[in-house]
Amino acid sequence: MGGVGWGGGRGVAWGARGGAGNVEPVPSPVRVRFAPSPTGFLHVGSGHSALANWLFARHSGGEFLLRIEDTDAERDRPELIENVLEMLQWLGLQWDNDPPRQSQRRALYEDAAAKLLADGAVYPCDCTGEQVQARNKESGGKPGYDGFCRDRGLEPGPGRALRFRTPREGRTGWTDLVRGEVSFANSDIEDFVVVRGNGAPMFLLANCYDDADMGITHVIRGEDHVNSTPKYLLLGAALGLAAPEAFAHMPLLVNEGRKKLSKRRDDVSMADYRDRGYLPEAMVNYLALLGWGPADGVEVRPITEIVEQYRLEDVNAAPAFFDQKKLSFVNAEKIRALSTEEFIERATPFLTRGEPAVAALRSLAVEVQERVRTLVEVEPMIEFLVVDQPEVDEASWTKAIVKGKAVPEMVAATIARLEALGAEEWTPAPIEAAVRQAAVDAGIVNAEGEPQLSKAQGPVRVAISGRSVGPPLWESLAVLGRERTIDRLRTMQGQLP
RNA sequence: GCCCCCAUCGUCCAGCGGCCUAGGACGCCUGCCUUUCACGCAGGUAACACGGGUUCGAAUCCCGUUGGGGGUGCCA
Repeated sequence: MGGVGWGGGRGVAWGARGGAGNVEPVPSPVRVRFAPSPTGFLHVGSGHSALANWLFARHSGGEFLLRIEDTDAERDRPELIENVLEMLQWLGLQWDNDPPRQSQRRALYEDAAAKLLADGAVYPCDCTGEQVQARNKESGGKPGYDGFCRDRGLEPGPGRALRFRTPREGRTGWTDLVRGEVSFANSDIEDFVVVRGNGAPMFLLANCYDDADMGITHVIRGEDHVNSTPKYLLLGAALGLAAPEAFAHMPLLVNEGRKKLSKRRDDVSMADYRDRGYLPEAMVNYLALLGWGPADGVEVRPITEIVEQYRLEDVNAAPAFFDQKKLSFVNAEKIRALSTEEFIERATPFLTRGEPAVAALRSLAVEVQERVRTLVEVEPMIEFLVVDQPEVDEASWTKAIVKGKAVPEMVAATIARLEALGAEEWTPAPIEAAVRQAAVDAGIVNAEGEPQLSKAQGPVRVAISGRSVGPPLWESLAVLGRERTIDRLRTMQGQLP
């Protein structure tokens, strides 16, 4: 396999590079990198790749480095770098370096390009895309560069790109931790552009150069990079750089249509998930489960255990569907695993109604905590405690009032029974007893004369909260208070059909 | 078109030649618990794409077919 002859980097520390005759191989610690380009907000797919790098590094006691690949001045939005870093931080994927920016290392790439030119590894090309396309169409419609300028002996200059002189024979391959041995026939690889006509170095050059410069031992990235890997390898060899020990091309995350997740169609913004009340530990745990599973089958678990168990060799190569339903499940599990105090703390940023809402949550935290799947679901559950009069939603009204049994009787009886309670009796147990009595008063009973609470409580719940579902009723009434409860029941009484 | 990769329940993962009448998780359905909802508990639903080999024996190995994905930029 492989006709590249570029395996010198295997197991060799990068510190040894450059020194003449310095061939003492030193076992290399693992060094991986996540190299986002700031052309968009961090999305779940990049998060998946970043996580794989981080897990691999932490598992093996190596380093997780960051590098900003901002070589495309046209598309880069520098302000997005902050978003990417913020999201990684949010996810808890702490990096171990001060991330270099490729836009500030251009001179290095230019030197490398000059060396390639001097060696004849690249050649100037002045073909436009249209010209190449036209020639391809004429000669049979094969896409890709046809090598037109390969032997024209053009001098480098403005407007002339530098193309890599790809070998016509042999194969280029590598060991992929996820996919096994992968290789491409060199003849299938076109003479790709290394430096643009405007002199700007391209992704492959900067990427390959920096990986070597940073001493990256394992390149872990998405499957969409598989095809560019032989180019990376060929380029690196031409530059005399040592190759990474191995690559790992992670499965792509796909949507219901089994297409690569896209910013346009799919919910992919990491920040959006955060803002919709997903916990970072849930996101990380779920992302780890895409393409991989722990040997013992325990899916929802602390990140430390995932770090222990995670192995790239166990990662599946097939694309994985990003299932929001399962993400929600994991999120709910993580929420329930929180201490009550922590739950309150982490839900607080999602409360838009200020201190009263926080106080309301505090009073019903235990009940709310086991009922929400995301943090944004918290406020609707306690909102009735902070508004003057709850808004009744259509579905609840229909369910509890329109279709309810003996509603007017129940409301009236509840008011009467509740009013009979003394102020010191306004606690869950006496309230329950009172409502039970009210149900009996209203005739909402079963064959044995027992109150049918599931039916009886509907109107009461809607009256005080506007909704037919919510935290347990007795506790809710207790927190709402005697006055407000009776007041809302009276209001409802006036609105009954 | 060409190149590369992939192929077990709807979804995610387990299975790496016999322990598989294929296991777990999500989802969905049923029941129990129960003051709604949720939790919890007990069940159920549902898959080895197809065809050839190899082998005493294949979900597991090989080949082909089909299907899916990715790439095919002077983007990264």
